[in-house]
Amino acid sequence: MAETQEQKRIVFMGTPALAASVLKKLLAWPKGHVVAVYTQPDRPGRRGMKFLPSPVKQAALCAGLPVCQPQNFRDAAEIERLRSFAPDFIAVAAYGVILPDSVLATPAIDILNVHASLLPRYRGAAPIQRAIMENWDEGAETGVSIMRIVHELDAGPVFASASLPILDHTAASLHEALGVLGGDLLVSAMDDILCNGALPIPQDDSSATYAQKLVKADGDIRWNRPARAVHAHIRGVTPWPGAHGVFLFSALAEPVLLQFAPGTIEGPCNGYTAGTVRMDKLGLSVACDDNWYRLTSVKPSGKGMMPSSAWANGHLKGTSGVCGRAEAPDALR
RNA sequence: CGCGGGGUAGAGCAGCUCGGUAGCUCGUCGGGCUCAUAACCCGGAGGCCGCAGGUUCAAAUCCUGUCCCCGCAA
Repeated sequence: MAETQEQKRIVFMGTPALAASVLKKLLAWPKGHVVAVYTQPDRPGRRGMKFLPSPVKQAALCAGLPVCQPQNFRDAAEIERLRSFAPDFIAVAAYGVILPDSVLATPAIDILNVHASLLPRYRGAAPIQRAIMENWDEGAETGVSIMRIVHELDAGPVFASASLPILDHTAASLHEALGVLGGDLLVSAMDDILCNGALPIPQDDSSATYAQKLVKADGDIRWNRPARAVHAHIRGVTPWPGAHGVFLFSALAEPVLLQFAPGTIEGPCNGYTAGTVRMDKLGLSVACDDNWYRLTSVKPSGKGMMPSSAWANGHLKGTSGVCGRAEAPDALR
């Protein structure tokens, strides 16, 4: 290692996989070194419940960095500890903990956030998912922005942003892609600040939109919309909370709740009302407003994902053609 | 010891309450029909019923223990 005294001191804060990708880019940045990593506390719970350390914690431990996991920053001692790291930069990516003004004032140079949207659109908790769900036109894009953290949520001025076509991404795959892109963008933004004294551009608050956190009911799929919209909705809630539908098969007495993975759009479903379910050699298809939507794989509760033809073979026993209806599950809740 | 669901031919399921011949749909293999087929007809192969112990004349089924998978929190 060359002159460490010329390297800027960085405190990193983040939690999920996207943040871990950003952290890895940061570790490779020659002009700075990460002196501490903050991440959310490990989830409590025993055997059945998840309690794995966050992806960021795993990456940090792997790199031999000190890890802090405070519940919040309300305690003055917690602020003191942060100050003791004497950060030049604080870099934040999907940390999930509210940062009070005292934290924002801590770094010598700046406090930056990697946000997974093209700000000012999709401020808030679920920018990736909402961007996929709501933008189902051809050529839709989303992206990632580097901004200064200010008191108001996700409203700080923007240093840089980069866009990415949404294509056929699910929330999971786009999350991964944006993590890599966001890491590169963060590093180049920090270069710009150090070398060129780059200044951020204020957001246009009037065109801001907010991405509400997803809840279970966001996974309820309604079929009376164009197949492209249905497909986008399903991809946006995959893998969590997962796309769900209630199926009423004429061969079965009880309604069935199935989760399903993104499928494929087939030909027009002229004459069939939205929600009609059809069975053929390849499995199940549901009529949307315009086209048939093929469910390639489904997941009954208590089981894993399986081809929809497999599930149908076990439960519908060789029926074919129109065999039932699909509805949104909210009626059951 | 947080709660619940599940492990039965290659895949998906039934059978378990009330022990007594291993069943269904699909796939696969062979044969037939057909101009042809993912269609239809006939036939075959393929199972330590998760693992270990117990009860019994007899266990997929009842009892005990154990391993693995899936939900429940976000």
